[in-house]
Amino acid sequence: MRPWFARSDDRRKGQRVAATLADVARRAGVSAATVSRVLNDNYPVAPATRQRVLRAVQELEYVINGNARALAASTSDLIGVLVNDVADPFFGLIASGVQSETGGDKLAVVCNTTGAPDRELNYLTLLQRQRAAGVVLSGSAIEEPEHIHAVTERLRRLAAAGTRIVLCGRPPLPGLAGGGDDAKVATLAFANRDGARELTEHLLALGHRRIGYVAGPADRTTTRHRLEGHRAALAARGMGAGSGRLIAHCAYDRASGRRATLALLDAEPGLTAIAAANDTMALGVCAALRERGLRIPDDVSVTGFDDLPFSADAFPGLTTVRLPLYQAGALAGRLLMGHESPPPDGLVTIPAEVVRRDSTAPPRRP
Amino acid sequence: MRPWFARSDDRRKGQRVAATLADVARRAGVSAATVSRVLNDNYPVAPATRQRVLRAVQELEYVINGNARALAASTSDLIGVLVNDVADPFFGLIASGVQSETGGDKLAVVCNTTGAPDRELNYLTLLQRQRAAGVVLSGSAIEEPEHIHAVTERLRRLAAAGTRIVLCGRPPLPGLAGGGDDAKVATLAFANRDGARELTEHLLALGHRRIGYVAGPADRTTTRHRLEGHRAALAARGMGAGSGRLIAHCAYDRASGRRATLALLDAEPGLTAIAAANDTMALGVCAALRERGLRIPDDVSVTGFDDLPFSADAFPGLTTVRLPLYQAGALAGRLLMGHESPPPDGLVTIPAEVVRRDSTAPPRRP
DNA sequence: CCAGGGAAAGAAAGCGCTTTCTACCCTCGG
DNA sequence: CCGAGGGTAGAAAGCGCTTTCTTTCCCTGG
Repeated sequence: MRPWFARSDDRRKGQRVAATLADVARRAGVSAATVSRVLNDNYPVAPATRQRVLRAVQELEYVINGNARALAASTSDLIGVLVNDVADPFFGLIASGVQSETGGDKLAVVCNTTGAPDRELNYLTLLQRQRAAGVVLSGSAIEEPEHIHAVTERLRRLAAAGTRIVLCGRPPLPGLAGGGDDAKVATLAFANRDGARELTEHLLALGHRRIGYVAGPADRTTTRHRLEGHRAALAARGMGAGSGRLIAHCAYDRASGRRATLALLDAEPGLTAIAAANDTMALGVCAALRERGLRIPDDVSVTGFDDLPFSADAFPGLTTVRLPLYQAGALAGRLLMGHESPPPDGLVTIPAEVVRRDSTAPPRRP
Repeated sequence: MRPWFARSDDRRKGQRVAATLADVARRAGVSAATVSRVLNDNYPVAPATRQRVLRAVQELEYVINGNARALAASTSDLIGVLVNDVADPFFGLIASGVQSETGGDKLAVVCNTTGAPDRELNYLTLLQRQRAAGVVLSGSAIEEPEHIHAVTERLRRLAAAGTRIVLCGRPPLPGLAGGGDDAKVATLAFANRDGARELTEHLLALGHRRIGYVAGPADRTTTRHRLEGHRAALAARGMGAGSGRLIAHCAYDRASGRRATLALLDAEPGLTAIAAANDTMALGVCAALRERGLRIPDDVSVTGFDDLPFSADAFPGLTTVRLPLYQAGALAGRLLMGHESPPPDGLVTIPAEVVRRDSTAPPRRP
């Protein structure tokens, strides 16, 4: 079956399809070197010559071959952005932020890892193949020594080859120093612990004492940090970290949040508040509560995390923690472009801020 | 000021940083040709030799240079995905769908055009530079003959160079035929007109007669099609296309939807329903209604379009039209990869389906 | 025992650029 | 009037691969 598109073979056989530098040079009556210099504007060229070259470029509709250029100059126009899934607004916002700062010159390659370690490594290899100019790694890391080691090694090699690296919303990688003369990797850390702590403090201040927590997958750093913040707030009040029965781990999605909430409710019917580890799960929490005939916040208060755009329009408006994701992505982009420098230790903390809406209220007196 | 990352100059001066094919060949005691053959598995190589080569690859941590390869073989691992903004779930879903089908071999370059014609053209040039294997254009097109012509020309050249092209949620480009032997471009068209018509029919069936419409920017095809569907439904009932005062054009975002609604309400206080041209605007519509103390759907019914994930959790659950965006993206991906063929005319219609939730109800009897 | 043939490997010519090094011309100052 | 030197342009050597064309070698059949 003949494919519906032109095969590359078709092209190779036939006459040249795109003009080359040499074609332009010939037409302009100059050498290839001169054309290259006009195009890159990195060497003096007489105005008249320049004009002739530019005209030839126009006439031949010449478009430079990026691969040849990258090969000869050992540079690259590619920036890799590793995310769990672009369709998730959390990552979409980061990716969009990166784009906003790199879009003019560079092409952003967005890679959906689905959070899988092997896909992550695989994409890093593909990016290394293309000799990417930079890579942004987002998405919470799996806390598995083996995988962390593998990623560290891959990044070390990328960095050695000149690829700039920014970790966005990930813990710093020990061994890949941040600052000093051999600085390689910048890290943007979200204030997950602080944000979670303040959020739970808010709940405690309202008077809640039996608070359920719907956490993310147990093996992720982000999960752990947010949970630690939650526990810290409880501990500060002298409350035990909460019996394990108040905490349910599950995937970072809505359906899982719903299921986890139903389980939590069965185990602890007396809950007056449930904190979810992110906004998406929080929607599932709300759905589950409604199914059980519980009103929000009258019967049970709910909180999320991230403050994704939809959270303000959810019902009720979700009390959550705002993370400036777009701005973080933009910062990552600027760092990659060299438009900005990270502090000596390479570590930037992205602040988190509690946003109070209508999903939290004091508990009803029993 | 010395940049925080290793400069590419640093690299060029110093000793070679990455192993090359020749290094591998030397170490394995074979010729470069043989290494290439092992790596590409496109020519018989004796098992023993193969083993030696693979070992050398391991030992040297060799990673092929994608640019050199692309240059020599005139192939490419890049797929371009043009979207207005990845942070918008509408486009995020499409991009994610494309990725799902291309991710293994290809790298998806996501380009945020913000809907601006010049950025669109600029990105097409950048992709042409990289000799991209394929391009997906999404995002509603500006209906400006000049721009359409410019895009058509750019695409024609891309196609001529072997780049496969899929238009996703855009009108077909006259002149870039879809099928037959010289097929170049496949088009995935969303059933915007039908979806909008059915949605308005739903409103009419409920008994609404004074229906406001918050449309997108007037110069977009998508805007026009959805509006046409709306009007067609009205016309079928013998209702005038609605006085212009029932229709407000604005940007496809929440804030604009809110403002437009306030204006509509001022002009026509008797509205019993408002249809928004997409879900995001619909959220703005809801916000505006609430500000005015109107209840949804008791006082005014509201509809959206697209059925983005958040629509089910909005308050009240949004009646809207579902567009299988992820699936459309995936189809685009399969088309690009040659895993699937478009019909002879190159045109695939992606069906739309009304989803009834809680934001629509019969109007109160006045 | 030798011609013939197939399998496996190598040599080498590019692919389309960048960049160093060299060549040239023209203008000055002595 | 001549040599120095600044300003332009060109020649050519790669960059790291792929692929065609040869060559080599060994096995088979007559």
